[in-house]
Amino acid sequence: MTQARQQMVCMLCAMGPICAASGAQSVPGGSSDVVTRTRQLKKGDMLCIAGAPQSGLYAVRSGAFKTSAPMLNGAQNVVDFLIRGDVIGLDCMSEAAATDVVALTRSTVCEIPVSRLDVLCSRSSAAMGCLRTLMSASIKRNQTWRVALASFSAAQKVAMFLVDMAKRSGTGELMQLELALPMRRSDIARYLGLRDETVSRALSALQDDGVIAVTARVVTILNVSALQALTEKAPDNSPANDG
Amino acid sequence: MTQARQQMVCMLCAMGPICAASGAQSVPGGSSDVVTRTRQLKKGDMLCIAGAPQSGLYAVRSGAFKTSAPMLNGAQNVVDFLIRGDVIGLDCMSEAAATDVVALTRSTVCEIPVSRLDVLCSRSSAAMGCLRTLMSASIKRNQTWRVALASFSAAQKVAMFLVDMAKRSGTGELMQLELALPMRRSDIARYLGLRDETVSRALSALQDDGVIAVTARVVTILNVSALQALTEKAPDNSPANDG
DNA sequence: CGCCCGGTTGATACGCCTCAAATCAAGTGG
DNA sequence: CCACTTGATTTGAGGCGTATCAACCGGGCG
Repeated sequence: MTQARQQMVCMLCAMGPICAASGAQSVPGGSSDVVTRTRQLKKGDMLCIAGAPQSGLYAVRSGAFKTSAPMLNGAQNVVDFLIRGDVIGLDCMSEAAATDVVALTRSTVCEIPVSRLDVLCSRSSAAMGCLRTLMSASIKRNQTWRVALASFSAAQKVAMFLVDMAKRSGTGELMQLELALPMRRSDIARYLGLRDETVSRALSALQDDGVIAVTARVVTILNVSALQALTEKAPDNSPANDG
Repeated sequence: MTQARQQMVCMLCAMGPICAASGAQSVPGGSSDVVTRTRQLKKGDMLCIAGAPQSGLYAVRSGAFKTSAPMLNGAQNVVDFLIRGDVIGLDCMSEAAATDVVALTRSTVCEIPVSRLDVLCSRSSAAMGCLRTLMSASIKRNQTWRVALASFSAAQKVAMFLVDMAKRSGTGELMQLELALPMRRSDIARYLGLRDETVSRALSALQDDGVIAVTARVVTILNVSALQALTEKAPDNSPANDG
């Protein structure tokens, strides 16, 4: 990997500012003091196992992961998808891993022990602020999804999923029009609290309406505003209350 | 408020360790360097308004709050309930408030500016770790609820809500058997992504089964294990997958 | 080729929402 | 203390949306 390529990857990473604060240099295979090493994973490899001791974060340099929570009856619920630039493990800092983390494709991650992070944050208020912003944003994102999953219809959930993935795949705004989804339909279904068939039907309906085009796991967004409109429409019309 | 009472309140607060690290003394009306002041709110008062500048956290000393997200069409979705000991604002540190925050009862809060927190965290690694643990726990809690709201049945959601409130009202384990819910049925419904009638029916069903006793807004848990069993049962029987 | 896996499509059942009305709780004024 | 109002909660009857069960399709692979 060239130095230029390396820098570009790190600029897109949520940990970028932290690595930069840590005397970051573009060293192939490890970009700063906070990153102890990088790991390569192939499709299906587990990065974390729920319940196992966990003492660090992972920044996704390439590839994609899904996190799933083993429920008490053995069923697996998909908790989140992590793609390039995302940070894994914010939900279990200084604790045992809360979820299983599985690579959906060949992937590479930067390993960041909490101990290194501690040292850096105590020295650099910028790094501390960055980490806090990262966690704060994660809380907000989780809340947004919680509300959506609780009250949206199946079609709205699927639309929101596509918009979310498209935004995150790009640089924040919805510019990515051709989405290569790394996960199966059943993963999307479990993430959204739906059945495989319902996800499939919702995608087909969006395709019939000319909003998207579906080819296996590649979804092309044809009508951005229509897709976003779906995510902004409320299923009910009840007024606000403040008792 | 006596000094002893004051200390007890702070011991139950999630911010307790942080305030303690900040040369905490039991000063009525403000317990440490990080708390600039306390605020009194009566039922219906707004503590925060979504979109308004927000530069701090609030620790709930007494009373209860609900946070609600104004959706783009004007509808209000209840995002969370905050009770004694909870911290408000973790989702919008150094940002505009993400949600409206309304007092459900007469309440008091400790105001903690981010600037004070910054100073403290840069001096005390214990405080930094405490804040991080707090945010990490919040992320995990949000994830748990997200999964539950996406895949649980109405009865399971209501059961989980009761168990969650009971645990949080007590000291962590489920010991609180008589719950005085500060919110209306419609708030619970919006929080769980259900209709008022469905919540009402679920509560009635639980009462008919002898699991709880309902008297207006007071719920008495008669059969703890039965209630918890509901929250652990999965609505489907699909096997785990790791592709 | 035959098999399995992921994905799509169709018919039916069930759960929750919807609309409507009854019941209950808490004020308010006579 | 009672008639009345207002808001919150409960209960009932019926429709819609999603789950369920089943069949079918296409691609990768032994």
